Amino acid sequence: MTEDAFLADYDPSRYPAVAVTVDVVALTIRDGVLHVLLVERGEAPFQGRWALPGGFVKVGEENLDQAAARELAEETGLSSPSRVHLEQLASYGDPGRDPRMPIISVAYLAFGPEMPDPRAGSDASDAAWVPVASLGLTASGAQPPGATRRLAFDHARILSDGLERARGKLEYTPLATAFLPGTFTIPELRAVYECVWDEALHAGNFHRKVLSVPGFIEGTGDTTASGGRKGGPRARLYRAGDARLLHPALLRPASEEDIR
Amino acid sequence: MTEDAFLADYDPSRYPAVAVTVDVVALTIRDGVLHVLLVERGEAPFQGRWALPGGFVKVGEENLDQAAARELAEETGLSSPSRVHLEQLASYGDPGRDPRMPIISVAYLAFGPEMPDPRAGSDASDAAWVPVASLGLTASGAQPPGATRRLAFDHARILSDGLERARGKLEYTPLATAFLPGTFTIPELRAVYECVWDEALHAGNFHRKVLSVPGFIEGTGDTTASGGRKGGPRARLYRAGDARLLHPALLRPASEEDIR
DNA sequence: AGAATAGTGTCTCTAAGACAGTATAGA
DNA sequence: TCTATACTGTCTTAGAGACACTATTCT
Repeated sequence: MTEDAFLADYDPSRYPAVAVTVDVVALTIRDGVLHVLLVERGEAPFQGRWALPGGFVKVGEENLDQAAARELAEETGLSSPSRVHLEQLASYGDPGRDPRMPIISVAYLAFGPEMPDPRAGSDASDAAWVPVASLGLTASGAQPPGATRRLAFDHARILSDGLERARGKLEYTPLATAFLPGTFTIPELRAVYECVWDEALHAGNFHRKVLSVPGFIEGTGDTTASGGRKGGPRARLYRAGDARLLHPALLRPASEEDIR
Repeated sequence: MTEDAFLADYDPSRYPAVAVTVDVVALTIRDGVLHVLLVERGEAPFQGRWALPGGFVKVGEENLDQAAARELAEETGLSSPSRVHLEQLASYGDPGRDPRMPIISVAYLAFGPEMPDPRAGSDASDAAWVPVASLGLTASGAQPPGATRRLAFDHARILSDGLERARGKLEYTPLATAFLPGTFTIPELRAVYECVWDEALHAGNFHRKVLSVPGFIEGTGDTTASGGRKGGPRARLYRAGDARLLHPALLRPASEEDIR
């Protein structure tokens, strides 16, 4: 049988089919605090609980990246080709993760500069940027039962994986700049690292270090119009450089527990 | 509407469905050369071309990890709970990647010690460990038209992504030991790094470095029964330690092209 | 004036890499 | 005996972190 004949004869219904969704872990920084975009579910299952924005992939029409970009744009109201970084995170397919039917979810991770408040989509009664710390996530991706906003499905686990990926990405890629506008100061860049890593960094050493990494940032020649809120000189302005990887990397101090 | 009522009323056919497969990039080292497990396709499409082992997920019965372990076991004939490392790689869902119908493929990456020759599965006319270098993959995941074994679907891209992931994993995790039997020598461990990274390493410095990383390897007190093939003293034997991450990491020398 | 901050200088310590050297095995 | 190899010693250099210090801005 030729391949053409085979295709003409083909019956897709012979194969098991599943619904596939994309879910987006969209992170941004507001007022120096890491936030994630969540939607409040207006329908069962998990009605009234909060979930990652997402939806069904338009099979045959779009690829996974496009589906994720579409979902993110629908929730944030942002036009897609903005300065947002979007990358695939992982896929989740445990039986029973959705009580309705088997669903495979391809999760994406997005970083963006401070964005406007989202508008609620069709299937969400509300949508908001929520401080990640307010969700009380544990390292294993669990969420205590008493949390004010409890996440639906296995989204606490997905968010936890996304946060861990984000922390790692800041070490060896210049993606911290994706959280900032087109020009920024080194103290602003340091604030990104501090709130994603949740660790205080030494200002002087950080300053010297980011300048020493080739292609990380490049100066614009300008400075901020005024000093900081509590005083201090005007800071020089920088934009993102052309490096795709940081070398040497900015490693966060590893604790003994992380290693074993 | 209560959640129970909703579920009773639910009609899954309202949602778009896709077939979901798992494909496994299984790597091992034979005679000092990195090999990947491939199957020759016995059916259209891509009949006679080589592909990564994989198959449809048994929806509702197994999760993605279990599906990948099952497919790998079916192809290699190995019982699952062996010393093989298996982790999710990424998902691929471009429209048209399978000419029959839309298919989302969740790719997995496996490392294992030298394994027996595979047996052909039901839908494969042949299966074999193939030297990765013989496929002529380019960095972008393309394959030259004149290659002796041309890969089906987008499997050249998936394999390329898997190789890049493997190279990175050796830097900051102790997974190089997954390519070796339960006890091994430091020169054997070095050979793993050299053939995955495709770079010669300095024997003396490598030796000192792996011993200095806490929890990477631990001595057994024994040595090999005889020296090397071309002479030299007996090497001490080690087993994998309890570290999950290497700190400090074993970084491969970064070239300027990788960074920009 | 006082406090906070941007940015630089300097010192110490760790770790990577280059290289040399010794001991032990096979041919 | 000759060669290859396991393993160790030593030197140099890069880079991370601690600390100090100056200059600039806000209150």
